[in-house]
Amino acid sequence: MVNPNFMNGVPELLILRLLEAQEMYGYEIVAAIRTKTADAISLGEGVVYPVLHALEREGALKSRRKAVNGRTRVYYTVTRKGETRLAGLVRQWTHITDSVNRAIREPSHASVTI
Amino acid sequence: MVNPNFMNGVPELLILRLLEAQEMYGYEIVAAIRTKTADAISLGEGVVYPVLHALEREGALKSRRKAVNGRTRVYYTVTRKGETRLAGLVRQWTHITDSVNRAIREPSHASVTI
DNA sequence: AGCCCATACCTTTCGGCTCAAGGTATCATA
DNA sequence: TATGATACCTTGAGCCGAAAGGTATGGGCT
Repeated sequence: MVNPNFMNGVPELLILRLLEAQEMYGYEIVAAIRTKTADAISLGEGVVYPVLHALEREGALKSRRKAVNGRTRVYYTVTRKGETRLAGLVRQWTHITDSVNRAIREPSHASVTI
Repeated sequence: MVNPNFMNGVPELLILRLLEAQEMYGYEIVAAIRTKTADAISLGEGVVYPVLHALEREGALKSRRKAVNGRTRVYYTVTRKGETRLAGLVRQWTHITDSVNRAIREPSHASVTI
């Protein structure tokens, strides 16, 4: 497998990045992604919750329950393992988008330099 | 559907961009993407051919058969409709990647400016 | 002549991600 | 008391891309 489904994992990337900055809960993350990207990207709860659970299972996140106004919120924070994973995702994201950008901006190909 | 599967269509984008620069055939496109992106992105024939067929069906490409060294090649060129489609894909790509980049680079959130 | 690799086309199958939609429960408000 | 907002979650379907397999010709090697 050369490209591990080469564009996937962006939700994971965004979520880890948000949680690295501050402890947050699921419903809050959904809203935060919308506002932070000015509605360019809008992930539903059906995307966010499974990602949170998977990341916690892998040990990249840890959670604690907290009651606020009678409602229970599950707050997540990034573990050291999560930081490592985030760094890798960022590097991969940068590498791939740079490559695509170079490919689509290039005038045509290796033009003969005089 | 807010994000029409918001990261898809990159193969389509790359293929249209290559064909905009010059007429090419499938097998050649597969190799070109590998070299142009320095192996960062490597699309197999199982990705490229279906995209070519779909684009032609939609009228974004047109093809002509050409015999070279006894072998038949199917060369593709971009139609006006394809140019329009390409422009849209580039705009969408730029918009989304910029949004993600802004989100992951941002120090934390709206920090209070003094 | 016989064999294998490269070229060149194509399709099928599988897995994974995302989205939409639905399901539960509590609190505030009208 | 009913509706909407908050907050959690799961399920179903759809689509895309990856891998692998399938056909056929030409060139090179032995």
